[in-house]
Amino acid sequence: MNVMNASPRRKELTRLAAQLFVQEGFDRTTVRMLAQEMGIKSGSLFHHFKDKQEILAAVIEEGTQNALMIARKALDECAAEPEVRLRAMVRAHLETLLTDRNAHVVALFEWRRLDPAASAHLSHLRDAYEALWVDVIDDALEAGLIHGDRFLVSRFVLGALNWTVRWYDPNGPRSPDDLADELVAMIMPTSA
Amino acid sequence: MNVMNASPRRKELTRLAAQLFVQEGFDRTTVRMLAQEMGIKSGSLFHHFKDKQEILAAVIEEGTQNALMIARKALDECAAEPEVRLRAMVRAHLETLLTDRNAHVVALFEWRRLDPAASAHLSHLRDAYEALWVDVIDDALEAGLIHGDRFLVSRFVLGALNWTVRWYDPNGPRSPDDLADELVAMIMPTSA
DNA sequence: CATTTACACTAGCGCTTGCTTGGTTACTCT
DNA sequence: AGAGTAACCAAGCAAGCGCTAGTGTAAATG
Repeated sequence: MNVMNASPRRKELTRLAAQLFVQEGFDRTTVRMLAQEMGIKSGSLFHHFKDKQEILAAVIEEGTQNALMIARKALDECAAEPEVRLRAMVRAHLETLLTDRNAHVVALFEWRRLDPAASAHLSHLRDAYEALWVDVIDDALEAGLIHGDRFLVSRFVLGALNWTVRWYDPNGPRSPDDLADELVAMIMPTSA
Repeated sequence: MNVMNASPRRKELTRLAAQLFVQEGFDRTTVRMLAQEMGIKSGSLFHHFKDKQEILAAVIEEGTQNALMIARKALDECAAEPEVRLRAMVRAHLETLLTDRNAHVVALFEWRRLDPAASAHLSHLRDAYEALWVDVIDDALEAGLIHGDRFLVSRFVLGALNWTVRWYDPNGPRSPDDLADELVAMIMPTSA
């Protein structure tokens, strides 16, 4: 069995699994469904993954790693003004969320299905990502761009953003960047 | 079997089911677990509910009915100023969400598990509730309290509110009304 | 008093689940 | 050519699943 390696085959399988997990939910997705989607038999699945849990962990890890990378890159590449950074962070969040959508929907809504070990490991990744947000929000508050309780503001903003996966239509007229601008405008009094 | 009645026993069972559905998720909650929580054997469960699906539908219906009632009452009882109504609606939403929490978490995160018939029936209830929101948001926009795309604004606000069930701690220092005020302040430029 | 109704029980059927076992194929590297 | 390995398959096990059938019993109803 392929322990913890990142073979291209395994990556592709992870992508397919993410799609099925979104479509059906983790619990309703059987190993037989996963195998069929991958074009193999259910027994062969366990050559690539130790068990079903590990597939879930792989999907979530993949998505969270990506989010972290994109957000860091976006922040590195932009100016130091709090407003620019805030907008960049919102854009980066939506970009990841809506392009790598399957993995993120799984991360958001199936996190509880992780066993404690995997959850502990992945929590660090998620914390690292949220730390970026805390920084950006704090700077924006200090600069007077937005106001309010830092904890509540960041929760509200992340909630509004994460919820987009429930209604956003990528074939509709609005781009992810449109959403980002609209949200920033909504919470920034100076935009009037 | 007790078809569609609303006996007090059934109401209590629905409440217990909601709790278990939140704890374990609908799919992982077995009829045997439900029965044990209710103090009966699994076979007896089907005297009260036609099948497992009907329990889910009962939980969601119960929660949505409550939300609709509370919101209507709140709007009826408050003044006509758009700002007052917006604040009242946000408060009502959070109040329902966080007191009748189990039912709403199920409604928000297990809706997809409903079979088409139940989903169609309950969609009307949810649409009635969302219509209240559309009204309030439209009035607030027209009065210049907030600005932006009416569709996006309402989605963002509802997203921020609904996401609270993922982090809000009822034993913490903040009351639901605190959250409501903070959110309204966040999106209303005039509050500075 | 006889009958119905509400609610619970026992027992288990038929099926699906995640996962294992033991073996085969195809390809690479020496 | 021979060894090693990654990828797969057929077959099936043990456990758990939703749900049904048939029965018992105490309270309400005629």
